[in-house]
Amino acid sequence: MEARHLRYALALAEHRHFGRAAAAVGIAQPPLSKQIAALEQEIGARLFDRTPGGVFPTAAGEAFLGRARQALAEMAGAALDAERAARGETGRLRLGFIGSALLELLPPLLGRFGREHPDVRLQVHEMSTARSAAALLDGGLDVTIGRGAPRGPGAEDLTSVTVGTDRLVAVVGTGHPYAGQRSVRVGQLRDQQLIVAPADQEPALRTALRDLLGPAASALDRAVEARDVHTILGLAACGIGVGLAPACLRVAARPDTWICEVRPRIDLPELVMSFRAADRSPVLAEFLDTTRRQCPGVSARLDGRRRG
Amino acid sequence: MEARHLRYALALAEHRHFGRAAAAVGIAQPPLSKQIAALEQEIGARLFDRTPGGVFPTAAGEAFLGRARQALAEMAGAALDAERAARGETGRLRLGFIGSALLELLPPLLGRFGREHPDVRLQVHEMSTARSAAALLDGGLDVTIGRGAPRGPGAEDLTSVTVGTDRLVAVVGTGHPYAGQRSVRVGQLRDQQLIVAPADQEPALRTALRDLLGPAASALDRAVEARDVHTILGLAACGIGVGLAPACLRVAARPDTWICEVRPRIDLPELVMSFRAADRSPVLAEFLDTTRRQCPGVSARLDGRRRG
DNA sequence: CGTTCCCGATACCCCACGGGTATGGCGGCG
DNA sequence: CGCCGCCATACCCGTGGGGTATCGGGAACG
Repeated sequence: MEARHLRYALALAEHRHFGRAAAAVGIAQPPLSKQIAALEQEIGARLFDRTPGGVFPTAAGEAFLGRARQALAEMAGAALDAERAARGETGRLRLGFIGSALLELLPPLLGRFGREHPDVRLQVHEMSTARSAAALLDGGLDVTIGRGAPRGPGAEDLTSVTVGTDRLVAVVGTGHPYAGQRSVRVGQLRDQQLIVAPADQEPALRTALRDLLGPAASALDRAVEARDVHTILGLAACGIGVGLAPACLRVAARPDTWICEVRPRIDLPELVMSFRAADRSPVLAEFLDTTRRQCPGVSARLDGRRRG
Repeated sequence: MEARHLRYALALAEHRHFGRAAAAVGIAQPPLSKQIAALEQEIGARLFDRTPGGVFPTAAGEAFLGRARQALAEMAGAALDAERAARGETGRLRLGFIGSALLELLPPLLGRFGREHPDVRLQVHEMSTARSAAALLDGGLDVTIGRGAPRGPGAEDLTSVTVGTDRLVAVVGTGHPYAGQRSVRVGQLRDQQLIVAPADQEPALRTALRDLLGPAASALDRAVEARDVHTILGLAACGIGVGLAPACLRVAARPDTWICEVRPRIDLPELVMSFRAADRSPVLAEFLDTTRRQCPGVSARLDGRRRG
């Protein structure tokens, strides 16, 4: 049985007339008679009563036609769904990101993507750069936002683009001696209790800090580790010490904290978006496209990618 | 798009290999490649990724395959439903019957039919012979059981067969003078208050009574009319008068009533099953078949009917 | 680094079948 | 009784689905 038989039977049921039904499906009447006869032969039951008053479905015909309509609708739907999936209008995008991306980058980006792709299921997971890179490689995520491009085994299968840069700032509680200062010098950090992201979770950040803090780097060895910027802010507010974080945490500033620039200026590892280089998912392509339009300057580095 | 494309795509998704999928659907590998390519062309999207490691569905392919499975299942279901409907295994049977048929005829007949055709929706309506005949003619019923074959306009389009015969009995309350008598003579009914079915609802019954009661027929003109045997029984129990009903009402006898044979014996119009002669519904055919097997003696009169 | 193997795509051929035209059979209606 | 409308049958044709042979390319060996 072929879809053609269903289309013909439905047309016949609708027009109750072989000639008009044939015209409706764009063939002549004799072929329609043959096809209907073949269908009835295959089913093993008469589907239509040919009476002088017209052609009417039998009980078997009624039963058949109902499901035939469903079947054709499913076929049309299958094609439609495939098209939409191919255009990236439907599907799933699993995004892993570090918490600080929620401060400036993600709100406009995810908002725009969600508006432009309402039928894509967005699955977002806040996690460290290290964990998101691992999840990306084992297929658990489709795209990640972390600090610094992923390193280590498998990293060559990933493509990464910079989606943001940030300088380092220091955050202290309002009771801290540095509170009220516009800036603090790197050297002043040497004897402070530092609060930073965990070394194993944000390796690029830690490496950069160690390189850039100079003589103050030794303070990192006795630093308190906090998994996200809000915890760093909270601990700093407690007066425990000096938090080191990207400047974008200003948007999450609390009244019981004070934020100082660090002199000389220290540029942190870039905020990086990564995905599997071999991933031809249209949803991913759409997401990258939205990213390109949302983040000026990313365009050039993404344009080399072939669109699926 | 044809069903063939769906079958091929599903086979390819299952085997992840053009050669084996082609073998599975019984064709050679090159035609399968062509058909898949044509399908992808029509959809406008690549459905499968041909990698050295095997053939895998793309996101669009996954979306397509899910619905394709549904579509093929619907098609198979359509054929199956049609077959079952053609065999009379599914469908609907609307039966109109007079209340007295529930006493002896219908319990075993409907029980058997229900067991043998569990997926047929039985819609039963107790109604008078006159109303059921009208409903049969205007298509509101498929088969009726009444007393006496339908008469009047349209009756020639109906086929009727006798499915039971009954004699007349008289029913009285236990306080009535006749209570305790084995039988009552027709002549004794002349001066009694009779309780009978309405003349307009059971015309054959009334005509027969008028013909057969002889000199007692005049009592019919002042008879109390009751729509069903239970009402006749109840009114008789009240001592209002003498109920006249088919002998089968014995199975519904109440302790406060007494039933007398009528002498000489009066045979009532036969219990008749009717249906539209042009009705080729398989469910009806099955019902008639069950009736034939359930009611010995009906066979001969039904055997002339061509089965749908 | 060449050889071999495997797999999908391409090229080309054929015939089965879907669809066309012409016509027959038949019931309804004027 | 003859005409007409409608579906079935008969017969022909062209397309396209499916066949075989072969190519191209990537992976896995020695």
